[in-house]
Amino acid sequence: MRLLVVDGNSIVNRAFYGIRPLTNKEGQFTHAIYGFLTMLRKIENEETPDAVAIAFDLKAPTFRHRVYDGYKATRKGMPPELASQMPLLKELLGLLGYTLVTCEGYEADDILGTLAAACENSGNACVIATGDRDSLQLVSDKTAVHLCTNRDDILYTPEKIREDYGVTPAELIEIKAIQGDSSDNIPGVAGIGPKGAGDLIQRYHSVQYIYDHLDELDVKPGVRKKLLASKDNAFLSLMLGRIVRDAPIDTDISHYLVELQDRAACARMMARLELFSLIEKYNLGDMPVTEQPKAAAAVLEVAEENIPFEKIKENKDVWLSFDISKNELKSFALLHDGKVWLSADSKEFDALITDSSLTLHTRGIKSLFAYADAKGIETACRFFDVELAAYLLEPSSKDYTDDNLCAANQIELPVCEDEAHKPYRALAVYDRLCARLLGEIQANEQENLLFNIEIPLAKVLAKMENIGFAVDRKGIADYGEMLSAEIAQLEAEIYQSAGGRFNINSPKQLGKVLFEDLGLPVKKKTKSGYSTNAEVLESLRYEHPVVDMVLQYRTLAKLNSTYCEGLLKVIADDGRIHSSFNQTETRTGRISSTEPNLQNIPVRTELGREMRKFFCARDGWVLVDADYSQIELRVLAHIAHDQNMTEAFKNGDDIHAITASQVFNLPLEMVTPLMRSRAKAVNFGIVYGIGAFSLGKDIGVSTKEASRYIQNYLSHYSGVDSYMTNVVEQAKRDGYVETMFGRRRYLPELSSGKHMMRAFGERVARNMPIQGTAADIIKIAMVRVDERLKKEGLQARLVLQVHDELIVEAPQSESEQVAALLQEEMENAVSLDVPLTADAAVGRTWYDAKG
DNA sequence: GGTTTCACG
DNA sequence: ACGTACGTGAAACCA
Repeated sequence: MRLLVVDGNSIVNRAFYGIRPLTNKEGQFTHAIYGFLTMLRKIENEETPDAVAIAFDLKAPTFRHRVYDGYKATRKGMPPELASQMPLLKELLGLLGYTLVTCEGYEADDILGTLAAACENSGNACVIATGDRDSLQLVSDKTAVHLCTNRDDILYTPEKIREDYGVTPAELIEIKAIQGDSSDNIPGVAGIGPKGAGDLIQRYHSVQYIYDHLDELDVKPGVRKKLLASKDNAFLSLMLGRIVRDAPIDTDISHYLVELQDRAACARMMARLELFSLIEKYNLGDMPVTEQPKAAAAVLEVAEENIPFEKIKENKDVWLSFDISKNELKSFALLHDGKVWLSADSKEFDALITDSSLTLHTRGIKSLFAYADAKGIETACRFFDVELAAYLLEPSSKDYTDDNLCAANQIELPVCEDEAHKPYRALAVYDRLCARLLGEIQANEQENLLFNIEIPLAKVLAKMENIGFAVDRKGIADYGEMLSAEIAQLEAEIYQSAGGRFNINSPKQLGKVLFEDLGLPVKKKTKSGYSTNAEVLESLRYEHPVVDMVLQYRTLAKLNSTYCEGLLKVIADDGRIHSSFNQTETRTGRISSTEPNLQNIPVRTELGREMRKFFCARDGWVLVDADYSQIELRVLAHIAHDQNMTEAFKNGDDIHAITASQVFNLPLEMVTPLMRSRAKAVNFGIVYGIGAFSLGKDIGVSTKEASRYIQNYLSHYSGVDSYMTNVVEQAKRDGYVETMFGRRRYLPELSSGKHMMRAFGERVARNMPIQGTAADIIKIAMVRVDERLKKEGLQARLVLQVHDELIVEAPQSESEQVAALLQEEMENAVSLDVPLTADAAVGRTWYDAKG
C-alpha cells in the first residue's frame, strides 16, 4: 500500500497566496478551495496513492488583522479571506471521501511524521505532500516528500536530499539545530548560519559528535568559540527541530482509503461555491444541482415612462450610470423610486452635470469629464465616484467592477432577463453601494483624498487624454528605419560570430547558443532555463565577441519595436498620441499610463533619449517641463522627522554627497564621485526598504560592506532609523500603512507564514508611505496647475505626468508665465518640514525641455 | 496566458 | 536554504 499524507495547512496557504482571489456571487472567497483541490488532484495523479490522509493544525497562528469590512482588530486566526474558506474546504474534502486528521496539542508536521513512521513499521510506502521543507527530515527508503514549490514540484528521496544538501535526511535536523530558524523559534548556534551549519554536519554528521570532539575539530577558533557559547541552545534546538513520530492518531492505513460517498452533495456544494470546473473534473456533471431560490432575488425593474427629473432633483442626490465611448453619450440611466429610468438624450444628461445643486453618484467619471471637455461643457455638480472610492478603500484590488464591489459589500444584485438592461443592473443598488462606500471613506478619514484630490484629478487626466501629446511622425519613422538597418546588420554579424542562424529574440534559443554551443559560463538561471538578461550578458562581454553584439541588438530591437513601431501604431488622426491615464491601477497611488505608456520613454542613454526629440509642441507652441528634485527623500525627511536630513535639505546641500560623508565617515571635501554614487544608491535603497545583499550587488561591494553602509546611514539619520522600525510595527498592528494624506495600502503579506512574503510586506510598509505621499503631492500640484491655467486665462494645457515631472504645452508667448506658475504650484502644493524644489525648463521638444 | 526582458520614476 | 529593493507597461516568445 502507498499512503499519501497531505500537509493541509501548508498546501492551502500555497493555494491561497498562489492564485488570484476568486469569489462566488455571495462574496465568499473560493480560490484557496479551488487551488487546494487542483493541487491535490495533480499530486494524486503523479503519486498514485492507495490511501490519503489530510493533516491540519488544530489552531492557526494568531495575529491581529486589519479593520475593514466589519472585521475587527484582534480577530484571531488567518486572514479572514482564507479563514472563511477553511470550514468549507474541510466539509468538501469530507464529502469527497477524504479522511482529515487533527490532533490536540500536536502540529500538522507531527501527524505527517507519525503516519510516515506507521507506514514504515507496517511495510508500506508513504509520500508526504507539503510546501514546507521542514518535513524533509522524514525522508527515508520508504518515505518520500513531494515538495510543492512555485516552480515545478520536487520529489525528495534520500538520493535527492544528498544531491541538494550533501547530507542524509536525519542530518537535516542536525543542520537546523546549529543554524536555527527564527520563524520556528529555534535558536541554533548564534553566529553560525546555513553555510557554516551545512559544512559542519557534512563533515561531522551530528551535534553530539561535534560537542564530544569540540577540541579536535578542524574549524576556525571563532567557530569553536561560537559553538561552545551556544551548547545548550544547540541541544535544545535538536529537540525542537525533530518532528514527533508518535502522536496519538489513527495509524491504521486501511482507514484512510478514499471513498466518495454522496456525489450529489459534492456537486451541490461545488455549485454553491461556483467551482463548476471541479464538477466536471470529478465527473459529477450528471448530478442535479439545485439553483439558488429565485424567489428571494429582487428583479430589476426598468421604468417605461420618461424620467421624472423634477422629482429626482428634489432629492439632490442622484444615482447615475452612463455609457460614454469616444466622448459620445450612448445612453444613461437614473435610479429613482427603486426603479431604473433609461434615456439617451444628451440634453437631459448635460442638464444634470451642469446643475450645481446636484450630487451625482456614478462610476468612471473620467470619461464623463472627457465628454464634457470635448463638448466644451463645464461640469457644475458634485460627484461621488464608486470606482475611485473603492480604489481608496482597497488599492490592491485588480478591478472595481460593480459585480465585485457588490459582492464585497454583501449587496445582492437584482436578477435581470433583458441583456440590454444588464449594464444597469448594479444601478438599482447604487444608493446602498454608494452609502456603504462613503461611510467607509468617512470612517477612514479619506474624504479629502477622494473629493479634493482624486475626483478633481480625474478631470485633469480626462483633459490630458483629450489633448494628447504632439509627435513628429516622420521623425519616428525615419529613426525606426535607421534602427532597422542597424539591426539587420547586427543580426548578420551575430549569426556569423555564433556560427549559425537562430532567433535572437528568443531567450531560450539565445541561451542555447551562448551556454551550450559556445560554452559560456552560466551565471544565473530562470524558471525555464538560462538567464540572458543584460546583467548576465554584461558579465560575459569579454568571454566572446558575440555577447556585445547581442547587447547592442537588444537595445536597438527594444527601441524599434516598443518605441518606434509601438508609437507609430497609436498616433491619432490629429497627429497626436492620446495615452490613457489610469487612476486606479497602482497600489501606491501613482497613476499609470497605457496605450501607449508615455511614462517610460527612454532617457537614460543618449541613443534612447533621441526618442524625446519626436515628442514636441504644435507649431508656434513650446513644451514647459518641470520636475521635482528628490521628492521621495524630502518626503522621507519630513515623515521620519529626521533632523539631520531635514537640515541638509534646508541648507540646500547636495544630499547624496552629505550622505556619502556620513556613510564613509569622511569630511565632505574628501567625498569622491564614486562615494557619492554609492551613497546615492544607499539613499534609493533606503526608500525601497533595502537589504544589504541587494545593495551590495547594486553597487558592487560585498554584502558585509553594504551592511556597514546601511548601519552608518541609520546611525546618522536616526529619525529614518526609528521611522523604518515604527512603520513596520504600525503596519503589523493596524494591517495597513498610509500616506500623509491618508491613502492606505493593506498588507496581508505581513501575516504570511512564509518568510519571503513577510519580508516583502515589510519592505512595502517602509516604501509605500514615501512613494505614495510623493504621488499625492504631485496629484495636488496637477489639480492646482490646471486650475491656475484656467484662472489666468492661458491656453496652455497639461499634457503629461511622469511621477515627479509635469509637462505643459503652451503658446510660445505664455512660456515664461507657465514655467513660473508650474514651479510655484509644484513647490507649494504642500508645506513640509523641508523645502520642495521643482526645476522648470522650456523647449520645442521634450528632449530640449528636460533639464 | 505565463515568462522573460527592458523601458521609466 | 530559501532568494533578496519599491512602483509600473509593452513586446516577444512559447506552450
